[in-house]
Amino acid sequence: MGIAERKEKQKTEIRKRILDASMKLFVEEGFNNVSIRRIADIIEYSPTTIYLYFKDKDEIFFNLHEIGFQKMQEMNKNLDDIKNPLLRLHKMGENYVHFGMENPEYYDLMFIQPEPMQKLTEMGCEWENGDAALTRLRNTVVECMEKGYIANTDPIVLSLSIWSTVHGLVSLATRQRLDKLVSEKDNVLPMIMHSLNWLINILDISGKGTGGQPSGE
Amino acid sequence: MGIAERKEKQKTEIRKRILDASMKLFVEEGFNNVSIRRIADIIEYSPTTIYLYFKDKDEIFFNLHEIGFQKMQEMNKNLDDIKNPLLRLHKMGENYVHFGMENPEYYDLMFIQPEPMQKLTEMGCEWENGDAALTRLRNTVVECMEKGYIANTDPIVLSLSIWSTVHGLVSLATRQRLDKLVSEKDNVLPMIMHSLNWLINILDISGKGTGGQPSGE
DNA sequence: TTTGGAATATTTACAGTGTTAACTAAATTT
DNA sequence: AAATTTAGTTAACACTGTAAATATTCCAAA
Repeated sequence: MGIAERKEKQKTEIRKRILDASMKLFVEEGFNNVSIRRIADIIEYSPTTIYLYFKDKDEIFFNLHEIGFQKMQEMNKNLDDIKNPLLRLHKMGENYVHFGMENPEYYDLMFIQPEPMQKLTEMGCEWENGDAALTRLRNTVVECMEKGYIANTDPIVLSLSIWSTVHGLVSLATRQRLDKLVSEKDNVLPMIMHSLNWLINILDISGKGTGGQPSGE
Repeated sequence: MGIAERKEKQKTEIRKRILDASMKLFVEEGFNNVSIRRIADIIEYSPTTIYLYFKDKDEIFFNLHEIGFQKMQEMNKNLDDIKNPLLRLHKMGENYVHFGMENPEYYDLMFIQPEPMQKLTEMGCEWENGDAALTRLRNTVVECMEKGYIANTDPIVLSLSIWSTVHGLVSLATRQRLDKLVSEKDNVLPMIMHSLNWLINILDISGKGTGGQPSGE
């Protein structure tokens, strides 16, 4: 069966080359300049060959969106050894913002572009990646409540609020909505971080900023 | 000079027809299905005629983005007779969310699509519409602080935080990121409103929800 | 070793896209 | 009436995603 195995390897190898080429184009020339023909140029196949590996263009974007979530989760490994859940929540926010600002293309596919969600509907699937990410956020929020770091409220609502705030910050920034409002371009990221700090501070029941002792104990 | 005037009228009349047709296509068939040729079909001119009235496609989108801001401001007229600035802030948030959810296409052009901002950079202009909107938000925030409804912090940072939260909510919803997470589709808007309520409540220094008496007086 | 069939890849084609250049016809000015 | 500006059209270029038909390569069985 070594031969079927090798074929399988080759197949996934080419799929990977297609995804790499797509991402390269996406990063270097923007969403609208990723074309099947240019992907084909890069991997040195004819354009239609791509359709042997992906049903259509949107399926390529869906796969890139999944890779984005993998990358994000890798980045979040630094959360494991933060015992204080409020500090961990803060770091989660920082990671999220940094990921979005440093990988605007992946971020786009994960949270802005409609294509990956369309594909999901088409396949009749749940959004597992988003679901898992939101669950991790909610778990942290719940832990914060249980340990008395933040006030008790509906964890779902609070998770959505937190997510919305950081998503709002990142997406306004990457879609150039802050450039023309914040005085200097260099000040956008610091500004966002101030906003994130505000969020964590207002959540912090101790009112002492992150790292403060839990109030109920 | 009546003749030059009539000509001017005709010119703006055709511009308006182009914008109307573009918006119609955008609303009914989505951003990617707005094509110069189909706009031309609707207004019953040849495709290239459109270039006599707009430099390129992006300029059309830029104009629609401006119309969106006009519509939003009209909607905000109901704020004028709210004296309590915190209640007004709450209503501003509600207006913003409703506007975005009911006019997702205008919202897209105003706060998500890159095209209008590109045009702005190209023209070397400021983002007057965004600037004005953010200023109105900041003024309300400042008034809330002055009258002791909310805690004193940097009004710029707080304005950005508030805007990010509501923008995050609306854009996650309109880009289908909440559909697959919130149990039923009908529950998305109520969920968003809960989140908005959470925001106003956490801002409210009295801790009594909107409408509570100002604490410092 | 040759043959047959499956897997893989390419060529061709269709129907669409934004935009430019060249051209025509009507309106206005001289 | 002639010249000139304005408004609009046709034709063309260089792209796009993708389906169908065709060609090539590969591997197993005869």
